[in-house]
Amino acid sequence: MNSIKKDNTEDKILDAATEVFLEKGMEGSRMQEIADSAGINKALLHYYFRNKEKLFDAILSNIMNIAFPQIGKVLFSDLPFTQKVENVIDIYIQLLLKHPQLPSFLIKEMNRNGSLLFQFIEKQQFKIAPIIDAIEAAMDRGEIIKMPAKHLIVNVIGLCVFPFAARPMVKNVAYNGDDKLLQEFLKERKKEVKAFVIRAIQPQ
Amino acid sequence: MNSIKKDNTEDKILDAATEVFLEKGMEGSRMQEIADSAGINKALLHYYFRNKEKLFDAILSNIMNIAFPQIGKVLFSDLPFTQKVENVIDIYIQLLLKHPQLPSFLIKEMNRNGSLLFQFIEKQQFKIAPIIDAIEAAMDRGEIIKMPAKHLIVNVIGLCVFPFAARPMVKNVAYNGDDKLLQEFLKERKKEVKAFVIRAIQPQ
DNA sequence: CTAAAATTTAACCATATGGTTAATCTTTTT
DNA sequence: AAAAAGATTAACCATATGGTTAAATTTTAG
Repeated sequence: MNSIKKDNTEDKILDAATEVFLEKGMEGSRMQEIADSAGINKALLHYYFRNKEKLFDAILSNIMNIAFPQIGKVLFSDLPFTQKVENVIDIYIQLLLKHPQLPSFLIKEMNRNGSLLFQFIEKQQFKIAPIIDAIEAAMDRGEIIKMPAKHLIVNVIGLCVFPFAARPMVKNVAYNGDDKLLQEFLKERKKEVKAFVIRAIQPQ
Repeated sequence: MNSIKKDNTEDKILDAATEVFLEKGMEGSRMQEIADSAGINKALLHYYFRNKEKLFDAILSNIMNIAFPQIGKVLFSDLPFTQKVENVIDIYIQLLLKHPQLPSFLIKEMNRNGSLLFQFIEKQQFKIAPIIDAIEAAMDRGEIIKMPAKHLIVNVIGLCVFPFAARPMVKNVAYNGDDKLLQEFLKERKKEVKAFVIRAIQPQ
């Protein structure tokens, strides 16, 4: 092959697997479908990745890198706290507009027995302590109203994530199955969530 | 049998199936496990319910009756709108404390291909239009700030539901796996969500 | 070019799972 | 009591699925 990036079979597998796993989760995905989707034979999957778990494991870091973007950067900048919150919401919802299946995948996976998800989070050494510290500092400075920091975090994430996790419900119940209207709604979330949160945390 | 309520096999099956399906979803549940859990033979399942789908279908109304309680009562009473919102949040989180698996089950199920969930919602004739009308009326009366009613609905439901759907994540990341602390956190949600929402919707 | 290494495939295997059947036991009806 | 209907079970079946193997093909190294 003379192409610089040789048509890497392993990458084709990883891409296909990421897509299938994201949509159907570990249990709902079939090795055959991943093989088909990658345009290869099923046995080749087991040649590159011994088994389904190993493949899923390999994929998971892909997905986690999508799901936990470097929000830290925003959070530990010099901006006023409310500005930071707005930026985090913007970034997060932008990400979810690009990968709408992410929330339902993660919820499915974290509720599955023997999920490897938390081993990954540990590996990534993700800690909330500094985030909580930053929030409490902003409260002490009077930039935002006082409330339990963990509830604030869960509120913001929930407001961003929930409508994507419950997409089919929103689509059906609120928009009679109209996909375009759903899409519009999800795009509006950035503006609406920001306004909602700011109103809820700004001092009187 | 001389007992008034004869030890109904069908009910034993329905109870066991509800429990198993709630925890593992349609795809994750095994007919064998349901049979074992009901203390009967697997073939007896197929005697009472021809197949897995029929059984799941029978169970689903159970679950939907849990999930969509008569919030309408609260919503169309005479109370001030903010009071109604507080009551809805109280009722909903109380319900979720009792059935914490509900959100992840519904999210799993609504994202599954060929889910029967929406046929049920249609059958129940659940409509949001009157809820939206009530919200917009309250806005017009100046009881709460103006914002798109659908976003408000999604916000309130999301704030209630999300931490239950993402329970394992909250437990692990926020509380190092401590179940008692998680439980405390979830109980606090009532108070915190109410305060958060009220601050976000009350006129200045 | 040739041999070894890497890649790819078709065919196969074991197991799990939803589902069926035919026989057995129990209850109800006559 | 006998017959009919209903409930329950063990054994079995077909299929799907994750996984393996051995052979064939292609690529790389000497």
